[in-house]
Amino acid sequence: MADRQRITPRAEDFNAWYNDVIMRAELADYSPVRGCMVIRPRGYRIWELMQEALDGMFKETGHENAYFPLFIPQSFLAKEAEHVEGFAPQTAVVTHGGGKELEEPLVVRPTSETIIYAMLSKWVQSYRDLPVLLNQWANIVRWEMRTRLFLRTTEFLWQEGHTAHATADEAEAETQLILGVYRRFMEEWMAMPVITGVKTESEKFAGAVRTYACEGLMQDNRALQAGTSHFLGQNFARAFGTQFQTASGELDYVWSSSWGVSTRLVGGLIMTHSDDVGLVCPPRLAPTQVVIVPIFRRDDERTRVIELGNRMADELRSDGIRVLLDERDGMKPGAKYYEWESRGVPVRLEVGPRDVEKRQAVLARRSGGKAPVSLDELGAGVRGALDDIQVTLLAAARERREANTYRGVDQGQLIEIMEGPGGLAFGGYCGS
RNA sequence: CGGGACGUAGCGCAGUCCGGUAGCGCACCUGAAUGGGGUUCAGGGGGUCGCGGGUUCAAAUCCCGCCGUCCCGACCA
Repeated sequence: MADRQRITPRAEDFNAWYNDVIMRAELADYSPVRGCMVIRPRGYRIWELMQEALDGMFKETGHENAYFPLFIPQSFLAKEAEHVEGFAPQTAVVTHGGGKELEEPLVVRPTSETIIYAMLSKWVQSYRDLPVLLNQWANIVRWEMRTRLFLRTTEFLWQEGHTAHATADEAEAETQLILGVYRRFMEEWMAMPVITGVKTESEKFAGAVRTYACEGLMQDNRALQAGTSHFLGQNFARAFGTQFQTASGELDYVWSSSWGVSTRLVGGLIMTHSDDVGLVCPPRLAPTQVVIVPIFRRDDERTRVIELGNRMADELRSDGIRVLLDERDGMKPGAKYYEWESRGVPVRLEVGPRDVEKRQAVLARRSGGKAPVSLDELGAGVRGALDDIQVTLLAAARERREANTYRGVDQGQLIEIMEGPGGLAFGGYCGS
């Protein structure tokens, strides 16, 4: 056996395994810039699918997308005391532009509260202007000392929701509404069960009154902070003078929330499901859900098999399934199987001369098991398998969680756990 | 910023201790056969050995300096 590129087994070195899975599945690569990563098409597609699902959920709950600038005047950051203390040490600062030194340095946004509240101060006058329910998809920069692919990079992609309300209760309700949206997304789409709770004082967002978080369980039994939703009180409103006139004619500061999930979710996805063969991707977020591998010997067989493969692909595609026909020549079917498995494609359809005759295909699942499907029931069969895999992955992840196998590190990053098994200790994965 | 490992072909590595023609596997290109779980044979292309100095007849190899990467730690909204 040749020295085939091997994925380090999880049991041997979990971190090496994680990197190997990413490189092997071609999800991302290291960039020439320290701490920054290149997200390759296969990895970016997962993020796009996440975005699609989340964006729909945000819109269903009344939010609108907007976009605020990448640069923030350095003085903005300093207006909220806790905020500047938390973020100033990890900002990138632009001091020159157009060959000249800037009068005021510009911070590359580490988060957008400050610039958004500066704008809301202009836009909000009356209680009738509230609530404001905004979201933006953006990139941000935080100068981290140590980075890891997807989990913590200097620049990363995320969404940040920012809402302003007339009352504390409304803002609090919004904060928890989004926490629920996140939980639903993580469980229904990522098949990643999470525990929700309140972050400790030292772990909360700098400038928030209270931070809620979704924590996922990774296969090395460590928790991963997968999403946060912050109740900001009136902190930013006071700092930026975001006032409105109430129905009774008084002036008050708006109450607000902010919340975000990032490309770290892709890392969480990997660490939740993947195995020593490579990536395991829940069908709903799989860039390719079905790969069709043709098998043939002679040219005439090739013609017939490829033709059938194309028909199958067309049918599935029209059914909304993300399917790919692997026509590459000179590569044996077995080699293709291994490759697509390491890339996390949940379902494989094998089509050979025997199948053409029997009007069927052999459906193989990424996690094992093969069975023939009649062409007449192809769509239903594939759809059923995809749904089943999605459910099975969540159940398996739940089982690990219920087994309470969290690593016994008692750093207690969450206080007041809201759901899930109680009394769990959180050994922070990459902290917060 | 500390500790560890490393830097030789696109990728993974050997060669470094003990200086003497730059090698192996995978990948890639050409041709033929092969094809239901990682094909085989034959031929071929590809290298400032991280960078800069020094020692030497001769440096991937020894000495000095620098740069970079990964892992662990500190940091982590």
